[in-house]
Amino acid sequence: MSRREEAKEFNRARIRAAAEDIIRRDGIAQLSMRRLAEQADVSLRTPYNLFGSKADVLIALLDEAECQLSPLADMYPASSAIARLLGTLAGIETFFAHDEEYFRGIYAAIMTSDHHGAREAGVGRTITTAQQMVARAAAQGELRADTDTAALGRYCGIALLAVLGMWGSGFLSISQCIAQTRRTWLAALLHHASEQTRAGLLDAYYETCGKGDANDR
Amino acid sequence: MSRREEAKEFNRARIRAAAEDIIRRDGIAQLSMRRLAEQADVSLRTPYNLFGSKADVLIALLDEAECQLSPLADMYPASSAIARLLGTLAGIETFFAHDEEYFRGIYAAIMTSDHHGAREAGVGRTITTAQQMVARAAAQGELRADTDTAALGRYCGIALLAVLGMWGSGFLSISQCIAQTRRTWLAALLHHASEQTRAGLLDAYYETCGKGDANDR
DNA sequence: TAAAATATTGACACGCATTATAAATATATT
DNA sequence: AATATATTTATAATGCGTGTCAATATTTTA
Repeated sequence: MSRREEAKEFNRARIRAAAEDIIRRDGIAQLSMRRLAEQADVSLRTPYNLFGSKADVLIALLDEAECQLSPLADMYPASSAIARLLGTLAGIETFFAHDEEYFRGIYAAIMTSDHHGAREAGVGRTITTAQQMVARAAAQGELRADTDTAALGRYCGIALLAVLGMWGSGFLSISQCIAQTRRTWLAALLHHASEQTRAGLLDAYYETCGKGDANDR
Repeated sequence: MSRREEAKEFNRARIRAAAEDIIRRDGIAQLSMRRLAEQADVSLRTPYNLFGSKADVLIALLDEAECQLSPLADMYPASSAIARLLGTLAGIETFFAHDEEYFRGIYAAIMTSDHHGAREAGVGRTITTAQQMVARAAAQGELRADTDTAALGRYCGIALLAVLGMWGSGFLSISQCIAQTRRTWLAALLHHASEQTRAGLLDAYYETCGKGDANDR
Protein backbone atom coordinates (compact mmCIF):
# COMPACT_ATOMS: atom_id res chain seq x y z
CA MET A 1 0.00 0.00 0.00
CA SER A 2 1.44 3.31 -1.05
CA ARG A 3 1.91 6.09 1.45
CA ARG A 4 -0.93 7.89 -0.21
CA GLU A 5 -3.28 4.98 0.34
CA GLU A 6 -2.00 4.58 3.88
CA ALA A 7 -2.90 8.16 4.69
CA LYS A 8 -6.33 7.68 3.21
CA GLU A 9 -6.92 4.53 5.18
CA PHE A 10 -5.76 6.31 8.33
CA ASN A 11 -8.27 9.09 7.73
CA ARG A 12 -10.98 6.61 6.94
CA ALA A 13 -10.34 4.88 10.23
CA ARG A 14 -10.43 8.15 12.12
CA ILE A 15 -13.73 9.06 10.50
CA ARG A 16 -15.23 5.67 11.26
CA ALA A 17 -14.09 5.92 14.86
CA ALA A 18 -15.51 9.41 15.23
CA ALA A 19 -18.82 8.33 13.73
CA GLU A 20 -19.08 5.38 16.08
CA ASP A 21 -18.23 7.59 19.01
CA ILE A 22 -20.88 10.16 18.17
CA ILE A 23 -23.54 7.51 17.65
CA ARG A 24 -22.71 5.75 20.89
CA ARG A 25 -22.46 8.93 22.89
CA ASP A 26 -25.38 10.95 21.58
CA GLY A 27 -27.33 8.74 19.21
CA ILE A 28 -27.56 8.56 15.45
CA ALA A 29 -29.67 11.69 15.27
CA GLN A 30 -26.69 13.72 16.38
CA LEU A 31 -24.46 12.42 13.63
CA SER A 32 -24.13 15.23 11.13
CA MET A 33 -21.39 15.53 8.56
CA ARG A 34 -20.22 18.78 10.12
CA ARG A 35 -19.85 17.30 13.55
CA LEU A 36 -18.30 14.17 12.14
CA ALA A 37 -15.66 16.16 10.28
CA GLU A 38 -14.95 18.27 13.30
CA GLN A 39 -14.61 15.32 15.65
CA ALA A 40 -12.48 13.35 13.20
CA ASP A 41 -10.38 16.48 12.73
CA VAL A 42 -10.73 16.56 8.97
CA SER A 43 -12.44 18.99 6.69
CA LEU A 44 -16.10 18.70 5.77
CA ARG A 45 -15.12 17.55 2.32
CA THR A 46 -12.92 14.67 3.38
CA PRO A 47 -15.60 12.17 4.39
CA TYR A 48 -17.16 12.78 1.00
CA ASN A 49 -13.84 12.14 -0.69
CA LEU A 50 -13.13 9.00 1.28
CA PHE A 51 -16.57 7.44 1.54
CA GLY A 52 -18.90 9.20 -0.85
CA SER A 53 -21.83 10.16 1.32
CA LYS A 54 -23.11 9.97 4.84
CA ALA A 55 -24.83 6.69 4.04
CA ASP A 56 -21.52 5.28 2.81
CA VAL A 57 -19.89 6.11 6.13
CA LEU A 58 -22.62 4.18 7.91
CA ILE A 59 -22.31 1.30 5.49
CA ALA A 60 -18.60 1.19 6.29
CA LEU A 61 -19.45 0.99 9.97
CA LEU A 62 -21.77 -1.91 9.28
CA ASP A 63 -19.22 -3.66 7.08
CA GLU A 64 -16.61 -3.28 9.77
CA ALA A 65 -18.97 -4.98 12.19
CA GLU A 66 -19.95 -7.71 9.76
CA CYS A 67 -16.39 -8.94 9.74
CA GLN A 68 -17.18 -10.00 13.26
CA LEU A 69 -20.55 -11.39 12.26
CA SER A 70 -19.38 -13.93 9.71
CA PRO A 71 -17.64 -16.21 12.20
CA LEU A 72 -20.80 -16.22 14.27
CA ALA A 73 -22.63 -18.29 11.72
CA ASP A 74 -20.09 -21.01 12.37
CA MET A 75 -20.68 -20.73 16.08
CA TYR A 76 -23.63 -23.02 15.81
CA PRO A 77 -23.03 -26.65 15.00
CA ALA A 78 -23.80 -27.19 11.36
CA SER A 79 -25.01 -30.71 11.84
CA SER A 80 -27.19 -30.19 8.79
CA ALA A 81 -27.77 -27.57 6.11
CA ILE A 82 -31.09 -26.58 7.58
CA ALA A 83 -29.55 -26.35 11.04
CA ARG A 84 -27.00 -24.06 9.50
CA LEU A 85 -29.76 -21.89 8.01
CA LEU A 86 -31.42 -21.54 11.39
CA GLY A 87 -28.06 -21.12 13.09
CA THR A 88 -27.26 -18.20 10.86
CA LEU A 89 -30.49 -16.60 11.94
CA ALA A 90 -29.57 -17.14 15.56
CA GLY A 91 -26.14 -15.70 14.84
CA ILE A 92 -27.69 -12.55 13.40
CA GLU A 93 -29.80 -12.17 16.50
CA THR A 94 -26.87 -12.71 18.85
CA PHE A 95 -24.77 -10.25 16.99
CA PHE A 96 -27.28 -7.42 16.72
CA ALA A 97 -28.76 -7.98 20.15
CA HIS A 98 -25.52 -7.33 22.00
CA ASP A 99 -25.54 -3.77 20.65
CA GLU A 100 -29.09 -3.36 19.49
CA GLU A 101 -29.59 0.40 19.59
CA TYR A 102 -26.29 1.13 17.95
CA PHE A 103 -26.95 -1.16 15.01
CA ARG A 104 -30.59 -0.27 14.71
CA GLY A 105 -29.71 3.37 14.31
CA ILE A 106 -27.18 2.66 11.61
CA TYR A 107 -29.43 0.22 9.80
CA ALA A 108 -32.40 2.56 9.87
CA ALA A 109 -30.32 5.50 8.67
CA ILE A 110 -29.02 3.53 5.72
CA MET A 111 -32.48 2.26 4.85
CA THR A 112 -34.08 5.70 5.01
CA SER A 113 -31.36 7.29 2.92
CA ASP A 114 -31.95 7.47 -0.80
CA HIS A 115 -28.72 5.61 -1.41
CA HIS A 116 -30.14 2.85 -3.53
CA GLY A 117 -26.99 1.22 -4.79
CA ALA A 118 -25.56 -0.01 -1.52
CA ARG A 119 -28.93 -1.25 -0.33
CA GLU A 120 -29.45 -3.26 -3.46
CA ALA A 121 -26.04 -4.83 -3.02
CA GLY A 122 -26.93 -5.90 0.52
CA VAL A 123 -30.26 -7.26 -0.60
CA GLY A 124 -28.65 -9.20 -3.42
CA ARG A 125 -26.05 -10.66 -1.12
CA THR A 126 -28.60 -11.79 1.43
CA ILE A 127 -30.79 -13.43 -1.17
CA THR A 128 -27.86 -15.20 -2.76
CA THR A 129 -26.71 -16.51 0.60
CA ALA A 130 -30.17 -17.78 1.40
CA GLN A 131 -30.43 -19.46 -1.98
CA GLN A 132 -27.10 -21.18 -1.51
CA MET A 133 -28.07 -22.49 1.89
CA VAL A 134 -31.40 -23.76 0.64
CA ALA A 135 -29.72 -25.36 -2.36
CA ARG A 136 -27.29 -27.13 -0.06
CA ALA A 137 -30.17 -28.41 2.04
CA ALA A 138 -31.77 -29.81 -1.07
CA ALA A 139 -28.49 -31.29 -2.27
CA GLN A 140 -28.11 -33.11 1.02
CA GLY A 141 -31.58 -34.52 0.79
CA GLU A 142 -33.05 -32.47 3.58
CA LEU A 143 -35.48 -30.96 1.13
CA ARG A 144 -37.30 -32.90 -1.53
CA ALA A 145 -35.44 -33.14 -4.77
CA ASP A 146 -37.96 -31.28 -6.88
CA THR A 147 -37.83 -28.16 -4.72
CA ASP A 148 -37.27 -24.92 -6.63
CA THR A 149 -34.37 -23.86 -4.44
CA ALA A 150 -33.83 -20.56 -6.19
CA ALA A 151 -37.41 -19.52 -5.56
CA LEU A 152 -37.50 -20.85 -2.01
CA GLY A 153 -34.16 -19.25 -1.13
CA ARG A 154 -35.27 -15.97 -2.59
CA TYR A 155 -38.49 -16.18 -0.64
CA CYS A 156 -36.59 -16.78 2.60
CA GLY A 157 -34.09 -14.02 1.95
CA ILE A 158 -36.81 -11.50 1.20
CA ALA A 159 -38.72 -12.53 4.30
CA LEU A 160 -35.66 -11.83 6.43
CA LEU A 161 -34.86 -8.52 4.79
CA ALA A 162 -38.43 -7.34 4.96
CA VAL A 163 -38.72 -8.02 8.67
CA LEU A 164 -35.32 -6.48 9.33
CA GLY A 165 -36.81 -3.33 7.88
CA MET A 166 -39.40 -3.35 10.64
CA TRP A 167 -36.63 -3.76 13.15
CA GLY A 168 -34.92 -0.69 11.72
CA SER A 169 -38.15 1.29 11.97
CA GLY A 170 -38.39 0.41 15.63
CA PHE A 171 -41.56 -1.66 15.40
CA LEU A 172 -39.92 -4.91 16.37
CA SER A 173 -37.03 -5.81 18.61
CA ILE A 174 -34.32 -7.88 17.03
CA SER A 175 -35.54 -10.96 18.86
CA GLN A 176 -39.12 -10.44 17.70
CA CYS A 177 -37.77 -9.89 14.25
CA ILE A 178 -35.79 -13.11 14.23
CA ALA A 179 -38.68 -15.07 15.72
CA GLN A 180 -40.94 -13.84 12.95
CA THR A 181 -38.39 -14.79 10.31
CA ARG A 182 -37.77 -18.16 11.89
CA ARG A 183 -41.44 -18.92 11.84
CA THR A 184 -41.70 -17.90 8.20
CA TRP A 185 -38.70 -19.98 7.21
CA LEU A 186 -39.85 -23.04 9.10
CA ALA A 187 -43.38 -22.85 7.77
CA ALA A 188 -42.06 -22.66 4.23
CA LEU A 189 -39.35 -25.28 4.66
CA LEU A 190 -41.84 -27.68 6.17
CA HIS A 191 -43.73 -27.74 2.89
CA HIS A 192 -40.58 -28.91 1.13
CA ALA A 193 -39.03 -31.09 3.78
CA SER A 194 -38.11 -34.63 2.94
CA GLU A 195 -39.49 -37.38 5.16
CA GLN A 196 -36.52 -37.66 7.49
CA THR A 197 -36.29 -33.92 8.24
CA ARG A 198 -39.96 -33.20 8.61
CA ALA A 199 -40.28 -34.26 12.24
CA GLY A 200 -37.30 -32.21 13.35
CA LEU A 201 -38.57 -29.13 11.58
CA LEU A 202 -41.97 -29.53 13.18
CA ASP A 203 -40.33 -29.56 16.59
CA ALA A 204 -38.43 -26.39 15.72
CA TYR A 205 -41.66 -24.82 14.52
CA TYR A 206 -43.40 -25.63 17.79
CA GLU A 207 -40.49 -24.18 19.64
CA THR A 208 -40.86 -20.92 17.75
CA CYS A 209 -44.56 -20.28 17.99
CA GLY A 210 -45.81 -22.49 20.79
CA LYS A 211 -47.54 -25.84 20.69
CA GLY A 212 -51.00 -24.34 20.97
CA ASP A 213 -50.21 -22.28 17.94
CA ALA A 214 -49.35 -25.12 15.60
CA ASN A 215 -51.20 -28.37 15.55
CA ASP A 216 -50.58 -30.31 12.39
CA ARG A 217 -48.74 -33.17 13.99
CA MET B 1 -68.99 23.82 9.23
CA SER B 2 -68.18 27.45 9.93
CA ARG B 3 -66.90 29.67 7.20
CA ARG B 4 -63.47 29.52 8.77
CA GLU B 5 -63.45 25.75 8.62
CA GLU B 6 -64.73 25.88 5.08
CA ALA B 7 -61.84 28.07 4.04
CA LYS B 8 -59.39 25.75 5.75
CA GLU B 9 -60.84 22.73 4.04
CA PHE B 10 -60.70 24.54 0.73
CA ASN B 11 -57.03 25.29 1.25
CA ARG B 12 -56.37 21.74 2.36
CA ALA B 13 -57.94 20.48 -0.83
CA ARG B 14 -55.87 22.84 -2.93
CA ILE B 15 -52.70 21.70 -1.22
CA ARG B 16 -53.58 18.04 -1.67
CA ALA B 17 -54.33 18.64 -5.32
CA ALA B 18 -51.08 20.50 -5.85
CA ALA B 19 -49.11 17.76 -4.12
CA GLU B 20 -50.72 15.08 -6.25
CA ASP B 21 -50.05 17.10 -9.37
CA ILE B 22 -46.37 17.58 -8.57
CA ILE B 23 -45.89 13.90 -7.76
CA ARG B 24 -47.64 12.76 -10.91
CA ARG B 25 -45.91 15.26 -13.11
CA ASP B 26 -42.33 15.18 -11.79
CA GLY B 27 -42.15 12.45 -9.19
CA ILE B 28 -42.07 12.47 -5.42
CA ALA B 29 -38.47 13.68 -5.36
CA GLN B 30 -39.61 17.00 -6.74
CA LEU B 31 -42.17 17.56 -4.04
CA SER B 32 -40.70 20.18 -1.75
CA MET B 33 -42.67 22.30 0.63
CA ARG B 34 -41.57 25.43 -1.17
CA ARG B 35 -42.78 24.20 -4.52
CA LEU B 36 -45.95 22.81 -2.99
CA ALA B 37 -46.78 26.15 -1.41
CA GLU B 38 -46.06 27.97 -4.63
CA GLN B 39 -48.16 25.66 -6.77
CA ALA B 40 -51.03 25.63 -4.28
CA ASP B 41 -50.76 29.40 -4.14
CA VAL B 42 -50.43 29.59 -0.38
CA SER B 43 -47.57 30.66 1.82
CA LEU B 44 -44.87 28.27 2.88
CA ARG B 45 -46.30 28.20 6.35
CA THR B 46 -49.84 27.27 5.42
CA PRO B 47 -49.31 23.55 4.72
CA TYR B 48 -47.69 23.32 8.13
CA ASN B 49 -50.66 25.05 9.71
CA LEU B 50 -53.19 22.86 7.93
CA PHE B 51 -51.42 19.49 7.99
CA GLY B 52 -48.51 19.67 10.37
CA SER B 53 -45.62 18.44 8.29
CA LYS B 54 -44.73 17.22 4.86
CA ALA B 55 -45.36 13.64 5.95
CA ASP B 56 -48.83 14.64 7.11
CA VAL B 57 -49.62 16.00 3.67
CA LEU B 58 -48.64 12.65 2.17
CA ILE B 59 -50.63 10.76 4.76
CA ALA B 60 -53.63 12.86 3.80
CA LEU B 61 -53.08 11.87 0.18
CA LEU B 62 -53.00 8.21 1.16
CA ASP B 63 -56.06 8.54 3.38
CA GLU B 64 -57.93 10.16 0.57
CA ALA B 65 -57.10 7.18 -1.62
CA GLU B 66 -57.87 4.60 1.03
CA CYS B 67 -61.48 5.66 1.02
CA GLN B 68 -61.52 4.00 -2.38
CA LEU B 69 -59.62 0.99 -1.13
CA SER B 70 -62.03 -0.16 1.56
CA PRO B 71 -64.84 -1.15 -0.80
CA LEU B 72 -62.33 -3.17 -2.80
CA ALA B 73 -62.03 -5.72 -0.04
CA ASP B 74 -65.70 -6.49 -0.55
CA MET B 75 -65.19 -6.85 -4.26
CA TYR B 76 -64.12 -10.43 -3.81
CA PRO B 77 -66.75 -12.96 -2.79
CA ALA B 78 -66.39 -13.66 0.91
CA SER B 79 -67.45 -17.25 0.65
CA SER B 80 -65.32 -17.96 3.71
CA ALA B 81 -63.28 -16.01 6.22
CA ILE B 82 -60.02 -17.23 4.75
CA ALA B 83 -61.19 -16.37 1.27
CA ARG B 84 -61.89 -12.93 2.61
CA LEU B 85 -58.37 -12.69 4.00
CA LEU B 86 -56.88 -13.60 0.66
CA GLY B 87 -59.38 -11.42 -1.14
CA THR B 88 -58.28 -8.44 0.88
CA LEU B 89 -54.73 -9.11 -0.22
CA ALA B 90 -55.86 -9.24 -3.83
CA GLY B 91 -57.76 -6.01 -3.27
CA ILE B 92 -54.65 -4.28 -2.01
CA GLU B 93 -52.78 -5.41 -5.07
CA THR B 94 -55.49 -4.29 -7.45
CA PHE B 95 -55.68 -0.93 -5.82
CA PHE B 96 -51.99 -0.11 -5.66
CA ALA B 97 -51.17 -1.70 -9.00
CA HIS B 98 -53.41 0.63 -10.96
CA ASP B 99 -51.25 3.57 -9.87
CA GLU B 100 -48.14 1.87 -8.63
CA GLU B 101 -45.46 4.55 -8.94
CA TYR B 102 -47.66 7.23 -7.47
CA PHE B 103 -48.48 5.22 -4.37
CA ARG B 104 -45.04 3.76 -4.01
CA GLY B 105 -43.53 7.22 -3.85
CA ILE B 106 -45.98 8.38 -1.23
CA TYR B 107 -45.63 5.22 0.82
CA ALA B 108 -41.85 5.30 0.74
CA ALA B 109 -41.73 8.97 1.66
CA ILE B 110 -43.96 8.41 4.67
CA MET B 111 -41.97 5.39 5.76
CA THR B 112 -38.63 7.14 5.46
CA SER B 113 -39.82 10.20 7.31
CA ASP B 114 -39.20 10.30 11.03
CA HIS B 115 -42.91 10.74 11.65
CA HIS B 116 -43.32 7.84 14.00
CA GLY B 117 -46.82 8.48 15.26
CA ALA B 118 -48.72 8.07 12.04
CA ARG B 119 -46.74 5.01 11.03
CA GLU B 120 -47.46 3.30 14.31
CA ALA B 121 -51.14 4.00 13.88
CA GLY B 122 -51.09 2.39 10.44
CA VAL B 123 -49.19 -0.63 11.71
CA GLY B 124 -51.58 -1.05 14.62
CA ARG B 125 -54.58 -0.83 12.35
CA THR B 126 -53.23 -3.42 9.93
CA ILE B 127 -52.39 -5.87 12.68
CA THR B 128 -55.76 -5.48 14.32
CA THR B 129 -57.54 -6.07 11.03
CA ALA B 130 -55.50 -9.19 10.38
CA GLN B 131 -56.22 -10.48 13.86
CA GLN B 132 -59.93 -9.93 13.41
CA MET B 133 -59.96 -11.77 10.13
CA VAL B 134 -58.00 -14.69 11.52
CA ALA B 135 -60.25 -14.80 14.58
CA ARG B 136 -63.27 -14.96 12.34
CA ALA B 137 -61.74 -17.81 10.39
CA ALA B 138 -61.20 -19.68 13.64
CA ALA B 139 -64.71 -18.88 14.84
CA GLN B 140 -66.16 -20.33 11.67
CA GLY B 141 -64.18 -23.52 12.07
CA GLU B 142 -61.83 -22.91 9.18
CA LEU B 143 -58.93 -22.96 11.60
CA ARG B 144 -58.56 -25.41 14.42
CA ALA B 145 -60.14 -24.31 17.63
CA ASP B 146 -56.95 -24.12 19.68
CA THR B 147 -55.27 -21.67 17.31
CA ASP B 148 -53.80 -18.62 18.99
CA THR B 149 -55.56 -16.22 16.67
CA ALA B 150 -54.02 -13.11 18.20
CA ALA B 151 -50.52 -14.42 17.59
CA LEU B 152 -51.30 -15.76 14.13
CA GLY B 153 -53.08 -12.58 13.10
CA ARG B 154 -50.23 -10.49 14.36
CA TYR B 155 -47.80 -12.68 12.49
CA CYS B 156 -49.74 -12.26 9.26
CA GLY B 157 -50.11 -8.52 9.70
CA ILE B 158 -46.42 -8.03 10.34
CA ALA B 159 -45.55 -10.20 7.35
CA LEU B 160 -47.66 -7.97 5.12
CA LEU B 161 -46.31 -4.71 6.53
CA ALA B 162 -42.73 -5.89 6.35
CA VAL B 163 -42.98 -6.85 2.70
CA LEU B 164 -44.82 -3.63 1.87
CA GLY B 165 -41.73 -1.89 3.16
CA MET B 166 -39.71 -3.62 0.48
CA TRP B 167 -42.24 -2.49 -2.07
CA GLY B 168 -41.76 1.07 -0.86
CA SER B 169 -38.01 0.74 -1.17
CA GLY B 170 -38.42 -0.35 -4.75
CA PHE B 171 -37.07 -3.88 -4.34
CA LEU B 172 -40.34 -5.57 -5.15
CA SER B 173 -43.23 -4.73 -7.40
CA ILE B 174 -46.62 -4.69 -5.76
CA SER B 175 -47.49 -8.00 -7.36
CA GLN B 176 -44.26 -9.64 -6.15
CA CYS B 177 -44.96 -8.15 -2.78
CA ILE B 178 -48.47 -9.58 -2.61
CA ALA B 179 -47.32 -12.97 -3.89
CA GLN B 180 -44.70 -13.13 -1.15
CA THR B 181 -47.28 -12.21 1.48
CA ARG B 182 -49.79 -14.66 0.10
CA ARG B 183 -47.27 -17.44 0.29
CA THR B 184 -46.38 -16.53 3.86
CA TRP B 185 -50.00 -16.38 4.90
CA LEU B 186 -50.90 -19.63 3.23
CA ALA B 187 -47.92 -21.49 4.64
CA ALA B 188 -48.81 -20.33 8.13
CA LEU B 189 -52.54 -20.86 7.80
CA LEU B 190 -51.95 -24.36 6.50
CA HIS B 191 -50.41 -25.31 9.81
CA HIS B 192 -53.59 -24.29 11.59
CA ALA B 193 -56.18 -25.31 9.06
CA SER B 194 -58.99 -27.58 10.07
CA GLU B 195 -59.53 -30.74 8.05
CA GLN B 196 -62.14 -29.36 5.69
CA THR B 197 -60.15 -26.27 4.72
CA ARG B 198 -56.74 -27.87 4.36
CA ALA B 199 -57.18 -29.13 0.82
CA GLY B 200 -58.43 -25.82 -0.48
CA LEU B 201 -55.55 -23.97 1.12
CA LEU B 202 -53.06 -26.37 -0.41
CA ASP B 203 -54.48 -25.66 -3.83
CA ALA B 204 -54.14 -21.95 -3.20
CA TYR B 205 -50.57 -22.49 -2.04
CA TYR B 206 -49.70 -24.35 -5.21
CA GLU B 207 -51.26 -21.60 -7.22
CA THR B 208 -49.00 -19.08 -5.53
CA CYS B 209 -45.63 -20.74 -5.75
CA GLY B 210 -46.01 -23.43 -8.34
CA LYS B 211 -46.57 -27.16 -8.01
CA GLY B 212 -42.92 -28.06 -8.28
CA ASP B 213 -42.27 -25.73 -5.43
CA ALA B 214 -44.61 -27.35 -2.94
CA ASN B 215 -45.03 -31.06 -2.65
CA ASP B 216 -46.58 -32.07 0.62
CA ARG B 217 -49.78 -33.37 -0.82
C1' DT C 1 -70.65 48.03 14.25
C1' DA C 2 -66.64 47.61 17.44
C1' DA C 3 -63.76 44.35 19.69
C1' DA C 4 -61.77 40.01 20.16
C1' DA C 5 -60.30 35.71 18.41
C1' DT C 6 -58.20 33.30 14.83
C1' DA C 7 -55.70 32.27 10.26
C1' DT C 8 -52.64 33.49 6.89
C1' DT C 9 -48.73 35.74 5.40
C1' DG C 10 -43.96 37.39 4.84
C1' DA C 11 -39.39 37.68 5.81
C1' DC C 12 -36.31 35.67 8.27
C1' DA C 13 -33.33 32.03 10.62
C1' DC C 14 -31.50 27.30 11.78
C1' DG C 15 -29.27 23.07 10.85
C1' DC C 16 -29.03 19.65 7.53
C1' DA C 17 -26.57 16.88 3.22
C1' DT C 18 -24.35 17.88 -0.59
C1' DT C 19 -21.60 20.22 -4.17
C1' DA C 20 -18.43 23.81 -6.37
C1' DT C 21 -14.32 26.31 -6.48
C1' DA C 22 -9.84 27.43 -5.70
C1' DA C 23 -5.86 27.51 -2.81
C1' DA C 24 -2.64 24.87 -0.08
C1' DT C 25 -0.26 20.75 0.86
C1' DA C 26 1.34 16.26 0.57
C1' DT C 27 3.02 12.56 -2.37
C1' DA C 28 4.84 10.40 -6.64
C1' DT C 29 7.49 10.73 -10.82
C1' DT C 30 11.06 12.25 -13.59
C1' DA D 1 15.81 18.79 -7.03
C1' DA D 2 12.12 19.95 -9.98
C1' DT D 3 7.94 18.88 -11.80
C1' DA D 4 3.50 16.71 -11.98
C1' DT D 5 -0.33 14.68 -9.67
C1' DA D 6 -3.50 13.65 -5.97
C1' DT D 7 -5.70 15.04 -1.82
C1' DT D 8 -7.16 18.05 1.83
C1' DT D 9 -8.51 22.39 3.10
C1' DA D 10 -11.29 26.62 3.53
C1' DT D 11 -15.13 28.93 2.06
C1' DA D 12 -19.35 29.58 0.02
C1' DA D 13 -23.47 28.18 -2.09
C1' DT D 14 -27.81 25.26 -3.10
C1' DG D 15 -31.99 23.41 -1.68
C1' DC D 16 -34.17 21.00 1.87
C1' DG D 17 -37.77 20.68 6.28
C1' DT D 18 -38.97 23.29 9.86
C1' DG D 19 -39.38 27.12 13.33
C1' DT D 20 -40.09 32.10 14.96
C1' DC D 21 -42.59 36.18 15.10
C1' DA D 22 -44.62 40.26 13.95
C1' DA D 23 -47.95 42.12 10.62
C1' DT D 24 -52.14 41.59 8.31
C1' DA D 25 -56.51 39.84 6.89
C1' DT D 26 -60.75 37.52 8.07
C1' DT D 27 -64.27 35.66 10.91
C1' DT D 28 -66.69 35.41 15.14
C1' DT D 29 -68.48 37.44 19.20
C1' DA D 30 -70.18 41.18 22.13
